[in-house]
This record gives sequence, structure tokens and C-alpha cells, in this order.
Amino acid sequence: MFLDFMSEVEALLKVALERCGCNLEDGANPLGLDISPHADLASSVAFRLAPVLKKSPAAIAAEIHKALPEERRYVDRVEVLGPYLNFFMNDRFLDKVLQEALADNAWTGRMSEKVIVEHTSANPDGPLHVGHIRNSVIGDTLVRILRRAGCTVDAQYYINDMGRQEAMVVVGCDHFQLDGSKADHAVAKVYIAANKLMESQPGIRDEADSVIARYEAGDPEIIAKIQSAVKYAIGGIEQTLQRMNISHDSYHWESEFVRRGDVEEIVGLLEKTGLTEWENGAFQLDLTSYGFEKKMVLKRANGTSLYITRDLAYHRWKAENSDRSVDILGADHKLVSGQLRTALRLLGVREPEVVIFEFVSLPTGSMSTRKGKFISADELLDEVEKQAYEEVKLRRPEESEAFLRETAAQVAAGAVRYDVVKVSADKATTFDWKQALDFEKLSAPFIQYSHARAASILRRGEGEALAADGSDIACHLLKGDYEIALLKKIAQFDLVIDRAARELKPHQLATYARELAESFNLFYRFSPVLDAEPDLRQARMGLARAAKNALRVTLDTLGIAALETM
RNA sequence: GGGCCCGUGGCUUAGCCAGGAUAUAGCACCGGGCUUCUAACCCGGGGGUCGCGGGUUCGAAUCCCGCCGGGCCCGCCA
Repeated sequence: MFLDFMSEVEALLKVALERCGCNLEDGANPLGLDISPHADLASSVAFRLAPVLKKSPAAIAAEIHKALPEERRYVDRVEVLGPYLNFFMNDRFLDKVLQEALADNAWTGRMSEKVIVEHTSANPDGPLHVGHIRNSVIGDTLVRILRRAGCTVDAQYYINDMGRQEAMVVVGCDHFQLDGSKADHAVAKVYIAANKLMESQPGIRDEADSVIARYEAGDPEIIAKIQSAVKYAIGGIEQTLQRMNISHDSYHWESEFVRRGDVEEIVGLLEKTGLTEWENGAFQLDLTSYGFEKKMVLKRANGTSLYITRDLAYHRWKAENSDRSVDILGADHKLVSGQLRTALRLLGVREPEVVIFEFVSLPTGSMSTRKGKFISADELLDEVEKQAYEEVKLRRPEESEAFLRETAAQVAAGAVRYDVVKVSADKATTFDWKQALDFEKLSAPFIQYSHARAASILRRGEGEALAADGSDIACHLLKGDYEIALLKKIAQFDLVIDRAARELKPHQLATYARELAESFNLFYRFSPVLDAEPDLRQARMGLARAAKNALRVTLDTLGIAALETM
């Protein structure tokens, strides 16, 4: 949709510039194209040409304007306003937007890469907390955006089963009893208790070391213990993710890569780079010439492998099995991720694209599973759901208990997801209950509500059937400001998805969702549908359906339920 | 000490990578709108030296340099 219009503008400008004998500078966006309040698409290219042509930008803009080709498909008029060239869409384009939105033909992009997105990958030592879910929500939203853009996506969870954390869980299970609480919470309790016990009994540390060594050596008893503990915790984590409409397509255990020999192979290949050395019995990679101060330890003095080495093997596997591979990581992993990418480069392996999100802290400081200092995702969801239940009950007292619960659950999941995804990943945040429980405009319920309003209009107007392709709609009647603005906003969907998929910035879709809902609400407020004259009513019904489709798809891509009623 | 990220109205935040036309929204505050398609909505108002200082440019919230403030990291943990 919008991308078609934009391509045409680009083509027109290129022809005009050629006719004027102008050469384009290189770089991104050489035509200076931008969505602007003054036009559907504005170009500031005249400014850039001014120093070269030694003429005023306004004169250049006028010249380019004269040289624009006359044959056009979706571009209506082009206005020169001082130095700016303002392009406007024609009716044919807006009609096309309506038809495609009605037919649900407009929502999938043309990308076709196979993408692996690794997200969440939290240690199976306890429940997800409000920091982890920033990872999960950003990751899952990117998975959905990439799929929407046309990619085939495999969402992966990398399970850390060989680390010290998991060994401590096993030690914890040896000393304490898992109680009857939700699996991941029960695991956290023994994990925290074991860490506490270690403060008074240093022997606990040796027990953990022994677990690590025996696991890597393939001791069947330890394998059984770790695998059962991991599966138990992951089961609980999955339940939490499911509450937020998040799931993974595949799981990979780091031990896979050790047992298959990949890790040994990677160590061998790195040795061939000539940058490795033995120091104090440990095998290390010297990356100082690549700007890394500290050496990267590949193997402990006792011969066991480290997280980073296993991660190298995993990333090599991901690179071999995808066109793009994306990691979602907290800011604390920045350095190690840089080392990993450098090491991969040395091995000639394609590097992952890394999305770093800054920290989520509590008003009292940063979170720690080990110290038991965190607000769990379950706790957050429970609280938000409770609040949502009250809100729904207040508005729909006549509805069944099942309806209230289901609606509250979906409103809560949406509210939590939107609250996380609306902020750009590189902003550090402090968790705030008040904000989490706010269901007003800058929130998922606002957008879900717009969708429910559209659904309500369509339900009430059910009588008249619309052709699926909208061919029976009198498009020329949809020329009010709010109607046009809504159509234009619907049209931007493909642009937003394309950019978000390229730049891996899911918050752009959150912003778009709010704008789309606002555009619909204005249409709703000022353009009555059911009370309009028959032809107009029919046309507005069509627009309401198109908007509903756009809202549904946008919400779906954000992983938020598009409720028919709320 | 070094590296990376952030700093936009009282609070939260978009825009910054690809410099352009009155700087985006929400919360809070003030005022208005439900006999009318769901008011989780809509309309209007006040409130901003875009951290500070230099520079580049016809033009800087956006690019460069310096400083200040905050976050994260600098483990034979992950």
C-alpha cells in the first residue's frame, strides 16, 4: 500500500532530476522523503541540490516540479511550497487501500528470509520477572513482525543447562524439598535457599562444581537430575509466557552442542587463528587487538567449557540454518555479545543481529533471582488481571463470569505487552505499578476498545452484506477529512512493518497502533455509520470493516487479542 | 579508570541512525461533551532554554567535540 505510493514518488523524482541534469548524492534517503503534516509524502531534495546548482532551493523545487512526468498511477497532485515538494495520493490509491484492507490482502510483506529469533532464554532457575518479560515481549513481537513482513521465523529458546545456576538448582534440590507451588516458583525457592546456605557452608560451592563437571562428563545420574529440574522449571516458565500469548517453536540445550562435539570443534578452529594461549591452565582467546581489554576464556583450568564457548557453537549452528539470526539480550550482555560476534567473525561465521534492551529496575534497585529480589511476571499478570476484571465487570455487569474472566485475561495480557513494547528498547526503565495498571489512551485496552467499537458497528449493521472485495462500495462518498485520514493511516501499515522488520524496532508498531486507533476513534465520533443515508451508510460500513481488519492485524502482530466486545 | 547506552513540559515518552516547514503522545492539572453506532471515548486550555558549552551547516532535538548527570558492563558466572 503505502510502499507502492512511495515507490512511485521516488520514480517520479528520479526522472525529474535526470531531466534537470541533477545527480543524486549517495546515502540513505537521498531524495529527502518524509511523511509530513503538510503532505502525504514530502521531499526536501531541493535543499540538497542548492549548493551544487548554485540556485535557491525554491527555484530548484519549481524546476523539478515542472520536470515531473505526467503519467501517474497513485500520485495525485504535487505542490511546490517554497523549497518543498509535496506529494498527495489520488482517489484511485485510496480506493485500492480500501479494497485491499477489506479483502485482507494488504497485510503480508514481500520478505522471504528464514529468520531465527532467540528470545527469553532465561535460566531455568526460577520464574520470569518483570525484567525478563521485556526480553520475551520484544522478542515475540519481533517474531510476529517478521512473519508479517513475509519471513519464515523460528522462535528459539536457548536453555542454559550447563551453567553454575542450574548446578545450584540441583544442589538446592538435594538439600531442600520442592514445595507445591507453581514449578518455576518452587525451583526459585530451592535455588535461593542453596545460595543462602552457601554463605555459611562453603562446601556447597564444591558440590556445584562437582555437578558441573559430572554433567559435562556425561554422568547419567546428574544428567537425569539436571534434565528433570530444567524441564520442571521451563514448564512453569512456559505457562507464564502462554498467559502473554508467547510461545517458542523450538528449544536448544547448550549441552547438545557439547555432546555433539561442536564445542570442541569451535575451540580447535579458534586455535588455528593463532590468537589463543594457555594461561594459568585455562585456554584463552586474545581479542585485545579487536578492542577487548580482557581475554576471553574458552576453557576452564579443570577442562570444562564455559557459556561463551557453548554459545559460539550455538550461534554457528544458527548462522548455518538461517538467512538472518536475531538475539534479544539485556544490556548486561552487551560486552560478551560483542566478544562473541568478534570471535564468530574470526571463524568466518555470519554474526547475529543483536537487539539490546536496557535494564528494568525496581524503585528499590536492580532485580536478582539469586537474592529473591524481583517482581515475578505471574505476580504482575495476576495484579493487572484483577484490575482488568473490575473494569470489565463495571462496564458489562450483565455478562457471564466466563466472559468477564476471559476478557480480563486478554486485557491484562495486552496491557502488560503494550506497556513493555511501547518504549524504545534503549531506554532504561523503572517498573511502576501505577503505569502498569493504567488502561487509558497509551495502552492496549485503548486499541482493543477501538476494535470492539468497530465490531459493534458491524454487528448492528449485519443486515447488509458487503462484497468481500468491496467492489460494491461507493468509494467517492468517503471523502470526509476523518475518513480520508483513517484510510491513509491504514495504508501506512506496510511501511511500518517493513521498517520495524528491517530495523528490529517493535516499538514503532506500538506507536502506529495508537495512531490507527486514534484515527478510527475520530471517524467513529464524527462520521456516524448506522444513521447515515443508505449509500453513505454502506460506504462507511465498508470503511469500518477495513479499519477493523487493520486494527485486528495490528493487534495480532503485537500479540494482543482483538476482542469483539469488551 | 575504560567501554556502551540514555538525558525532550511536574512525571513517562515519539522523533535522532538517513539534519529541513508550527517538537509527538500519554499521565497529572483546568474547562466542555453520554435521550445519539460501547464515554476503556472525544473536544478545548495552560505547561518545553529538546542536560550544559562549543563546532559544522543556508538550517541542529537530530551530525561532530568537550563537560555534567543517570543506567549497564569490565568473573576460569550466565
